This record gives sequence, C-alpha cells and structure tokens, in this order.
Amino acid sequence: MSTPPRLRFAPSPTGDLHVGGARTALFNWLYARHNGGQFLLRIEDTDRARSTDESTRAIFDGLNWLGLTWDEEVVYQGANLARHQADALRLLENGSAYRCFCTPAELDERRKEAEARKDAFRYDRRCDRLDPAEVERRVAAGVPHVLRFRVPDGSTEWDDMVHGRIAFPNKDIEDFVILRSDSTPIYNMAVVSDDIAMRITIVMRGDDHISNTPKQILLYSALGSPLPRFAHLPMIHGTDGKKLSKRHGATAVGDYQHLGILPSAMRNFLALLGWSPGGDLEVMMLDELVERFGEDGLLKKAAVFDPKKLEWMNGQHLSILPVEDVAQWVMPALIAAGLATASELAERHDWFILLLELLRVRSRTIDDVVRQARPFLVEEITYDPDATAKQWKDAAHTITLLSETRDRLEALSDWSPEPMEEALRELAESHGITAGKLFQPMRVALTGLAVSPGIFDVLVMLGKERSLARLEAAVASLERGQTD
RNA sequence: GGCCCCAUCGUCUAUCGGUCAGGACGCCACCCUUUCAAGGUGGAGAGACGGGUUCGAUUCCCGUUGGGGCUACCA
Repeated sequence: MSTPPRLRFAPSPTGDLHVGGARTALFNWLYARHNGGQFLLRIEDTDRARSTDESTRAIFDGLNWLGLTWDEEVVYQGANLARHQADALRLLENGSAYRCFCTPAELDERRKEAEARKDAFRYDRRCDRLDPAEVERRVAAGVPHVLRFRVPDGSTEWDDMVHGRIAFPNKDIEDFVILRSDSTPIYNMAVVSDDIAMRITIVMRGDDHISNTPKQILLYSALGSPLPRFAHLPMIHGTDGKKLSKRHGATAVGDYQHLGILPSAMRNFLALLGWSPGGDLEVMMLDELVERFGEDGLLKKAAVFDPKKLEWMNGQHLSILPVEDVAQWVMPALIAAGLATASELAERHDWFILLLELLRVRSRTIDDVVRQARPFLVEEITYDPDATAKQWKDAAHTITLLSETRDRLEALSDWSPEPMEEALRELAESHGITAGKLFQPMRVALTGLAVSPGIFDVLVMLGKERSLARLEAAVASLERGQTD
C-alpha cells in the first residue's frame, strides 16, 4: 500500500445532515487523514424532485461545523450526466447491457402477481430474448426503453473492511436498470461512473448499501475498472432500537449545534459509534482520533445514539479544551442571547476567561454556560422564585444578615477571597449560624439563583461595587415584600 | 415472501480459547462541600437459546430465535 487512499462522502441533498451521515463523513475523513489520503465531497443531486440547494447548504454547514474539510472541488453528480450516459452506452456496446421495452406498468403488474404468489419477483429477461431485428425495429420506431445490465452467472463477492467476506449469488441479483427511458442514469450507474472518475480507492458508507455493492462490483468489472475496497459501516439507531429518524427528536447535526454541543465533543462521540480504539480510551481530541483511527477498530454492530452520553462527552470537552477554544464557541452564544456585545467581551477578555473557567466545569452544554453567565453580564437580575422561597424564608432575619454582610464587605480594603472569607465566617459565627446559612441567601442576592460558582468567586467576578449594589437591592426587595 | 447483515450490562464498548467477563454513560449510596457541578469510593447491572469443535468456549462452526437493511425507470 503505497498510493494514498482517496475516499469520498456522497450525500444526497434531500434534507439536513443527519448524525448518521455525519458519522460516515467523519469516518471517511479520519481514514483519509490517518493514511495521508484525500477526502472528497460529492453531492448526489440527480433526484431533481427531492434535491434542494438549501439541503446542499445544510450539508456544507454541518461538515464545516464539524471541521471536516474536503480536499478538492465539490463534485455535483448532476453535472456528470453525459459521462454517466456514455458509460451506460459503453456497457450496451460491449454486450454487458441490453435494451428493455417493458413498461413500468407492465413491470408493476408482474411484480404484483409474483407477490400474490408469494414469489420473489425478479425481472425475467424477456427483452433480452428479443430478436435483434425486432429490437432494431423498435429502436427505429422510437419505442421508449431502458438499458438493463445483464447479470452474469456465478457469485459476486468482496472482502469488506468491516464485515470480512460477503458473497451474493448472482442468481439473486436481477438484471437491474442502468439507464432510464429518459436516458438518465440510475443510482448505481451514476455512483460507479463517478467513483471511477474520481479515482476513489475506498468506498466507505452505511451498511444499508451492502445490497447495492454486488451490482456496483459487476458494473466496475464490465467497465474494465479496478475495484475499490468497500467498508460498510453499521447503522445508527434511536433509543428504541429502530433506525434513527425524525421521530427520535434531534437527529440533524445542526440541532446539536443549536443545543450547545461543541463540534469537538460531537466528533468524539460520533467516532465511538461504530469504531473503538480498543481498551478504555473514550475522551479524545481530534489529533488523537486521527492518530488512532484505523480499520482494525471498525465495528459491525448497529449502535444506539444516546443523547445522554453525548451531553456527558460535551461536558468533558467543555472542561478539557483550551479555554480560549471554548470561548470561541461561548461568546457567539452569549451575544445571540443578548447578554453581551462583542465589544464588551473583547474589552473584558481576561475577566471573561476567568468567568468561563468558573462556569465551564459546572456545565454540560454551551447553553448551561450561557444560563449561568447571565448574572455576571447583565445589570438587572431577577430572583428565581424557588430560590427565594427556600433561602429567604425569614425576611426580617435575611434583611439583617444581608445588610450586615454588605457592611462587612464594604469595609474590606482588599477585595479578594481570603479577607472575604475571614469576615463572613466571623459574621456567621456572631449569629450562631453555619457559614452555609449565610452563603446561600447571599448567593440568591448576588445572582438571583440557588446555584452558582463558589460565593467568593462570585464576589470577585462581580466586583465590589456591583456586589454591594446587589446586596442592597436584595434588602430593598425584601423590605418591599414585607410591607406588601 | 426472497436476499444480505448483526447479536457481551438499559446504552456505548474491552476481550484477539483459559479473565472474579474490564471500562464509560445513565441509575443508587457514601465521601468531599457554602449551592451546583466537577472529583473520589462503593453498589446493582451482560455473554439470546440449542447443538457441536476443544482439556477448556463470550470468543471457532452449524442451527434456532430476535433485531436491522435491501428488495423501484429513489438515492
């Protein structure tokens, strides 16, 4: 193996980029990267009725978000119609294919009859037995017809990179259509023609394509082209064991992007669906994935997509990634949520990074970070009713506590954790309560929430002025509540 | 119906004939602790079934069962 492998991802633009497609793209990309080969992208837009530019864009966006860049110009299958036809005609000329005049209606009829008899329908080759003169006559008369591939006797087999040897008796493969009566190519014809033209050496795709493979191998042979290697990846199922579909909720990679998942975590998670590095390794960054990815770890069994584990994985990446990398994804989310502007974040970049360090370890998604960042970014906070109900139960007592806290903190000349802790623990002690009994009401006053980073971190991040103001506002709010 | 693929905890998986069948997510308990996370410790939890092959099978072979895919002039 000296020539670098060439692989491709070939989605049809009929919807969003699904996690299944993304996984297939990832594996192709990883394999190409690991082996110093190329990863190409081909848009299979020959189904004019279902293909949309919007879907094509969604595929580009999804791939870009995942960081799966392709190496050459995107190939649009629809642009290669002439070559597909030429290849199909070559097959007719070299005797590998024949003209079939059976109409769709007739075929449908026979199919139904076979079904009624509980027989497996297979085209009976009647047009292949037509007298050559008759064929000529019909062609001359302009009778519509398709081109069918004449499947030879024998068995079609290959060594699949994930399944090992797979064999199909040719008798089970019918003489399939390669060119429609409107002279457009059928899927298998177009794919093989393109893969040959793109000099693809490894075809890695979902194992729902296993039954297409013998037909494609037959086409390669008839066309006199060398075979690529095939790798059929296991399907991805929903939690109910059924093939992943819309009804399972979020299935498009764009959905997860909007749910606050990091591309790094998505890649890591997807890589583990159908591949294993062996051993106990799970959390891996891109370079490590590239480094370890190989056909030895390819798995056969369909995997269930577990969003819970994805979230956990995301939490890991949120905590482990260089903080500046995380910031790159969190900042736009903060801006989109209206909590800050780009210039505000740029002005206080160091402060923001400190805040992010505090929040990321206690978050599983970018959305979690945004939610917790709110009290640190906006002027006015609102009090979570559950939090006040629990922590501000005794209004009078809380007012006293918070007022005294405010005064003690104001007296501090050094706004840092050590003196704060000293002062506040002393205050708690003077009231005969545990520190927690003081910190919790404080937390609500400072953030409006029952959960936050450590109370001293909160004070430091908020700054003295804003901290005191929040405490005063809380006291005012409690006093108002008392007189109501 | 026909053809093909697949089969270890609920889920993702390790094991390349000999293991107390390991790890991770999730779940439960405890520890840490100013909350929430994170972290730590422990717990419950699996070889679908039946035959072979072998001194010995989760592992190799066959069958059964179960699940999935394909079965178009869709891709």
